[in-house]
Amino acid sequence: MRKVVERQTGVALWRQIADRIRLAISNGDYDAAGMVPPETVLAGEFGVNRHTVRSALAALADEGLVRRVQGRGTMIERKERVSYPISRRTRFSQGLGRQVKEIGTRLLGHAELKAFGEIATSLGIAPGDPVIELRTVSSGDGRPLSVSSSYYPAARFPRMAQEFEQLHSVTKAFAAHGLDDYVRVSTEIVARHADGDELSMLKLSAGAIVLETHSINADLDGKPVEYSRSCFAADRMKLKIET
Amino acid sequence: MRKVVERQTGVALWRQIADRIRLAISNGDYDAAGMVPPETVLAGEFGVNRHTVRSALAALADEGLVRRVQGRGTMIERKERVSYPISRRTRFSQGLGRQVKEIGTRLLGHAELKAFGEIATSLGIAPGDPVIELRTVSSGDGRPLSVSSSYYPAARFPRMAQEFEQLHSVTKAFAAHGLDDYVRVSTEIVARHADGDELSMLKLSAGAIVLETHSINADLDGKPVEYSRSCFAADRMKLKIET
DNA sequence: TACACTTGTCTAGATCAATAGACATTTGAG
DNA sequence: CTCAAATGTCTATTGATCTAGACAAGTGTA
Repeated sequence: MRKVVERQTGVALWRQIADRIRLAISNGDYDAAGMVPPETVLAGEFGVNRHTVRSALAALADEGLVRRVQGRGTMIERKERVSYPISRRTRFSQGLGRQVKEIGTRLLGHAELKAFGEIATSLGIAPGDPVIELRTVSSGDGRPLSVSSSYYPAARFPRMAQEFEQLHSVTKAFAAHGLDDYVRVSTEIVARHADGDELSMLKLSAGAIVLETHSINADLDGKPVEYSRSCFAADRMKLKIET
Repeated sequence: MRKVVERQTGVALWRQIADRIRLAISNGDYDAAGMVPPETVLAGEFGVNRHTVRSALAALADEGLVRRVQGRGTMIERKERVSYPISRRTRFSQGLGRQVKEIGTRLLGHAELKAFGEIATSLGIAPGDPVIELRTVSSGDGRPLSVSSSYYPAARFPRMAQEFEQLHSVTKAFAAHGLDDYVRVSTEIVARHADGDELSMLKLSAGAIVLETHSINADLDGKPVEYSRSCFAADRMKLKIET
């Protein structure tokens, strides 16, 4: 089967091929052998030189997705993307469940600032009203999965940063402010290339793709309590919507 | 503000910059002036040569997103991404609503084949059971937005292809088989670079990103009636999940 | 008109991406 | 052991990408 790659697109052939092989691995296309086809075969399928395939495989090996052994071939080390569920009851740590052994959310920083534009309208507050911003990075089994900036109305949740720092959980920090339950009301998703900051924070092999979500959580009366912008490493994660 | 771009990543600088400007436009960052900053300013912000910025703007002009006028500057022509809503009642044509004036879904082809792997498990049928495949491309105001392959159990919906060809609607084709209502039960989302076929069918400036969704629709008893794989042009669409 | 500012075009050189071919090294099977 | 098959390394060459600088041409304002 001939697999098409495009030239002169601003995306190097080796990166296109790396993306395709990564997808094929997570689709289980190579499960029978447990390894990626030989370089010469791949070069034939994609219609490129063997060295170009080697660059692609080097990138995948760098990500820890495959392991290359001289004389044997290229073995698949890790298959699945982590599936991040999005539902009315989305809670970050619960959703990943058994997919990763150990989950960590690290607070990068926090600030109090005035809300404008999308932040104010999403939270349903007046422009200029104070909000608490939390910037976090979350990882599973040591690999960073997402970076987020979350915003909370300062009038209602004044101690958000301190509570989160102590409790390491948004749900518990809400509870400390007397909010026992909340639901996800909307999530918007776009895909784009990662920028420099995201590359370093997510430890991505640069040029990678991120899934950016803008989400709103509200209390049971429908009043927004959190507006959040998250970037997920697209080649490690998929989003699963349950409706 | 210094905006970071990464070198030697397999993604050309002009493409990274085009992605960032496209995002800034759709975020409304340039709404005050209604135009993109001058090339020299952008070159300074991104830390690259003016010619590199010109390549990025040329790509955006090619997409019809901006219009460049010598002496004046680079005007923004089109801002918003089309927002595709995903909910329990997801219907393709209804959701786009007022965002596009004219919606078209064209049948590329259909086939009857045996279901295996993800198709069979998603539809809850035995491996080898027959399914009807419909391949379609959907566009809004003449611009292609998505390509899809959808699968239906042939035992229950034997005339799916013919009905769809006549009625131009999955919902109506279901109704013709006696199914009056159905709901979306799950949607999985990944992001990746488009392959050659997708580039030509979606008329993308090559190297672009697609959002790939795998979705399951079921009847009111919970029995799956459709399994669908869709690819959305990521720089023209966002997905909006309502929960 | 004169001028500042913007995009358009051209040339030249440096760096990166991809091709081509040759050969070494390791592994597993016979 | 021998050999086929796979990955590793090297050199050389071509084409794409990016930088650098200079100047042309169009737009709007004073």
